[in-house]
Amino acid sequence: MARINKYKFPKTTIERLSYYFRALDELSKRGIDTISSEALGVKLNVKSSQIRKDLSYFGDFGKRGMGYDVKYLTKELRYILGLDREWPVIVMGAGHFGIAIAQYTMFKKHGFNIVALFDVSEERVGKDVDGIKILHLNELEKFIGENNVEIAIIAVPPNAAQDVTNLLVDAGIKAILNFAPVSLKVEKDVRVLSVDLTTKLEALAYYMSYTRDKLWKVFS
Amino acid sequence: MARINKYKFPKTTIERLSYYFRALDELSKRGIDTISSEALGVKLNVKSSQIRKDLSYFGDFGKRGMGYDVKYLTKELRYILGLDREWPVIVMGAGHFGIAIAQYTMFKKHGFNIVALFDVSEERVGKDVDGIKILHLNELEKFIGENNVEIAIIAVPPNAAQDVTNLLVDAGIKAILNFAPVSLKVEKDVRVLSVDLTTKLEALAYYMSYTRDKLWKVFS
DNA sequence: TAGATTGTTAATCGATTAACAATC
DNA sequence: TAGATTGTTAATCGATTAACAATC
Repeated sequence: MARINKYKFPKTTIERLSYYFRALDELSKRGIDTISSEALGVKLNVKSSQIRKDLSYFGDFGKRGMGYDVKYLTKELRYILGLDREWPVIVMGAGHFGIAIAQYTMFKKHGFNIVALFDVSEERVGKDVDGIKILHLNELEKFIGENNVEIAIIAVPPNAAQDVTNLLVDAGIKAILNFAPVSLKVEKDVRVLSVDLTTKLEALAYYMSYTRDKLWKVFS
Repeated sequence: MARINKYKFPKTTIERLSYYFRALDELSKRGIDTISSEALGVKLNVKSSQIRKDLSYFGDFGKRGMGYDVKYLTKELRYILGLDREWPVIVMGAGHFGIAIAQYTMFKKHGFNIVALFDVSEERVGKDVDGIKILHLNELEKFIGENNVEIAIIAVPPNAAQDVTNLLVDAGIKAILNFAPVSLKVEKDVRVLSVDLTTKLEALAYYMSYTRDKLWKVFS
């Protein structure tokens, strides 16, 4: 059983659990019912001790000598990750990126339902994307209240991102996935994860420059 | 001057340099010509010693007692990050996501030019997105060779990602930004950075579950 | 029982931060 | 010169990995 009240763990653990969950879910569908940390590690390119340690923060899920029951561990991970329910999610900004996110099928598959997009452009407001309405920003607070939305995705231009964030926080949003290339300031109990696409490309460009000029040792 | 042949540094340093660069570039445009690591740190929410350490891997850019010359440091960082040139980039997959990426204006602004999209769907091939052509996958090798493309972005469905990766590697691509939620295997000298959007949302869902049930200590 | 594999401890590795001598 | 701020060293903190006793 998932254990209560265990102590701190690395920030990277949760994202790995998400990987484990996906792999196990797939194994489960393929009819495989037991797997060792060693075998799972080979499949995912992760050390077996890493897997065992990550799991150990949440409970004892395996059987010594036997490995892990795939169905059981999948169920426990689903619970731990909060995927045993559906999450309504809103997208701020109905530009190309916001629309692509609204249409991203993987999200729905994992229980994240995009329930509305928000924008301020006359042109966009009122339209819909695969049945998801584009609403005006001034309907935000009402919508969040009525639909119990706790998670928002920000896909607006950088200069609007902080303002939109403030509106979200005031309206009661608890978690934000931010795609705008700015570092957002929020109250203590709101969680923000930022994904900066340009920075990722720049890291690759750095690597290419390195290859080009043989100047620096790099990346581990 | 940017220093030659310094030793290993944390994997996180390059992404931070990218942040510093962006902030400095902006300061430079605002006409500010000197800044201390302390002031920059406050602005970016980073410790001043972190900034000085990150920079120290590449050279001595500051003046004791004075801080850093904004224009000069910007120029050096641009060089270090390989942003003193333009990079042709291709996008694999012309679905919603691939198209959104092709239209993402931030990329061009930082010197990354999307020069083509690739797909296999009859329906998509031949069309264009803001003047960027959608080509058939069988033109990949020829295109890469003729246009000296070294960076590719993967925006295809998960089950196609590894195959596409293999084609890219065979065609001579050196760096890949991967949006498919799978862990890609590549030859040693090809650099892959993966961004898994679902995993990010799942990390947020975990946090919300924690809030909901008060079960676990979390996130530092 | 013998073999396999867990969960956990301890060792290692890596990254951040504080502190300060060097120096503009 | 006196004050400010760098670049760097050393201390701290955090994450990964190896090793192994516990046990199925």
